[in-house]
Amino acid sequence: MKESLSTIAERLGVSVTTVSRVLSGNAGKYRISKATEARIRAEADRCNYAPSLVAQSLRSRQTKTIGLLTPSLANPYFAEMSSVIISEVHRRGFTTIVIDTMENESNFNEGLTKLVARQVDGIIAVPCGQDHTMVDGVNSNFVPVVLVDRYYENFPLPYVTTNNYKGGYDATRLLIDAGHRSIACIQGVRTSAPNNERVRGYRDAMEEAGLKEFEFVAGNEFSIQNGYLETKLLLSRQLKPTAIFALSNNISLGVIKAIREAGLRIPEDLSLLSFDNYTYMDYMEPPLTRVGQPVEDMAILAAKILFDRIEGIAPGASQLRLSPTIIQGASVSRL
Amino acid sequence: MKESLSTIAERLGVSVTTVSRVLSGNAGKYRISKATEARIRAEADRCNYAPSLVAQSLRSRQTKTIGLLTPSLANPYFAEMSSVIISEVHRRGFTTIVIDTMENESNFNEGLTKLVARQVDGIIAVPCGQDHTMVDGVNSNFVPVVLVDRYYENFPLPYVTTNNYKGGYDATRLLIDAGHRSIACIQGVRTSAPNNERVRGYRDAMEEAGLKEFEFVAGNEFSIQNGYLETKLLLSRQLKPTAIFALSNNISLGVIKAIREAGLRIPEDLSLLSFDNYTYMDYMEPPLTRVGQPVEDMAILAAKILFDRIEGIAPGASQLRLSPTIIQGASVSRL
DNA sequence: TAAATTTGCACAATCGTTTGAGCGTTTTTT
DNA sequence: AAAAAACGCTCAAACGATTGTGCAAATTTA
Repeated sequence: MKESLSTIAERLGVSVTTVSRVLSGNAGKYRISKATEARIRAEADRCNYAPSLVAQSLRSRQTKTIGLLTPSLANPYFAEMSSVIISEVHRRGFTTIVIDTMENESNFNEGLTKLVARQVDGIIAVPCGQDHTMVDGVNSNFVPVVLVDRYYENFPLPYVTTNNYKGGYDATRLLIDAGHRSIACIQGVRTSAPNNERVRGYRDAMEEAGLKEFEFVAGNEFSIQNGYLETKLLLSRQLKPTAIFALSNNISLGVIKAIREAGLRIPEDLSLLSFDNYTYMDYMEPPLTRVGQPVEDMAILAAKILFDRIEGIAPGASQLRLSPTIIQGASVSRL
Repeated sequence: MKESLSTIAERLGVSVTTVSRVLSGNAGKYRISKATEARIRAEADRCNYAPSLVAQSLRSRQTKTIGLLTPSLANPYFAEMSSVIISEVHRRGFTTIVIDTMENESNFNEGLTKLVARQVDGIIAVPCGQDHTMVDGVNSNFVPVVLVDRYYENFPLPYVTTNNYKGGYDATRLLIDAGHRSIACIQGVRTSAPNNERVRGYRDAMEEAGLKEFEFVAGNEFSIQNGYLETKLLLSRQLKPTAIFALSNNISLGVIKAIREAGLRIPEDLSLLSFDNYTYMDYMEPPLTRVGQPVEDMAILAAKILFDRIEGIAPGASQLRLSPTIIQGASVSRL
């Protein structure tokens, strides 16, 4: 059923070595005669031979595989990122093993272990949690790791991320410039560096505008539910904000749901500015004004850095922040 | 750096065999003494040994890996499906290699070849194109394949799909019951069985209601662009439809774009009914009325059928159609 | 014609694991 | 005390590919 070098060698009455040398294109280098080469090639074609990547991997200690650890393929942000990474990996003749960590630190570490056991040649990861001992161990002892989106602050692991501070700052400025003063911010996971950078951008913009007293940050998850619940609380406060800055796509959906339930309209009664870009946001009611991350560029760069490391090329800078872009919708009103 | 059975064996002065038997839990079966077992376990723990899955795969002819061929992770429908499949595969202690075929038949076939070369234990695939010789060859000669979403008509490859005929029929009935007569249908890829079943459902419902003269089917791709262009054409015809039945999520986005450009409103001027369900559709303007496919169930079932085959359990029925569900939005008006 | 060179290929080890068979040594049985 | 059984472990082959070395036979050189 399955052909191997030895089945071909036997049928042709030559050695496995010779077959291997011909089929791996080293016939010339080892002085295999044209005649023998032709016979071997013909037979390999006929029986549709394909080398076993498993055996090659064992021998060469290279699996031609990279691992991708992502928090959730169900989130369009990560799905798009994964899609680009997979195609970049494919372009280089490698394949991708995808592990969905479900935003869970122990799943993440388990996934890392699994990838190491499979001897992948490199790993691209969106980390979960703040403990970097495991990833760092893998990166320095076994296989190169490059982080995307999230990273560990003040820690020398290569990463590619959005300039989240700028995103947070610019977004908040946009709201302030539109006349808003009471701007609430609903955040995601507090152990996430991007989240904290966004918050820092928000705070700096507020303080710069002398709006420190209006600062308000709540929430703890990048989920629809978190956005929903925090908005519910927000709307029951004495001092209602005139604008909400939601730090992710999912959070925004929750915010919208709560606002609608309260019978309020966006942006007439309350303005909303979201992080993350997604086609569907143009079709929403109203189309969302948002801070888009350069997902594609980030994915491409992460792949490039990883493959440079795999090939032993010392990368230049390897902690990169790419600028976000503000995309105008109609969810922010001028006061 | 990397530990192996032999490094441990050498340090302990025992044979590789013994170490292997202890660590694979066969110490008892092969009468290894408690003392030796303890020594080996301790040393393995100490040096953090993990067996090489590559070597195990070579020896056991099992890679504990399944391949997933999907047309596009950027499409939320397939992203969600992939997410569920990956987690089902993970649950069984396997990992998933994901290949994005970009809706391209030759990418699909190339992907198949690659998965076979990697000796995956099984494949879950959303096929592209109508030529099944390659997939069939793989399925009957190398590794079990299960199709999801799309399939080949009258061909004995196992698949799990939506009852697309019912989806098309029910959706069209819903429009007819709401008083629509001129209902246009914008389809996707014409070589796709699900597409054709949806169209058949549409046609049957139209004919049953005596609306054969209003039947109109156009389009050829599951893309935003196709939805957009076909709607542009549709709106320039003499007899404008009062409702559009779009056969996928992406097509619907294009339809909406074109309708908005024409300055028309949904559903006041034109009703829209979409195939596929997605959280974002609830937040759109207006929320879409749609035919939701049981994505999660399909994914779970496909995984189950595949693993049954891998374990040699003869599956019962293996060509399954699951019922779709209509989800009420506000994009269909009563005439 | 003998020596040197080139040609054409095969041997055997290796990657890390698994597994049937085997072989001394100790313990039990008779 | 001799035979049988149990114990505790090792040998070596195998999975499928790669690769340095080696060895005849054919060809060229001197």
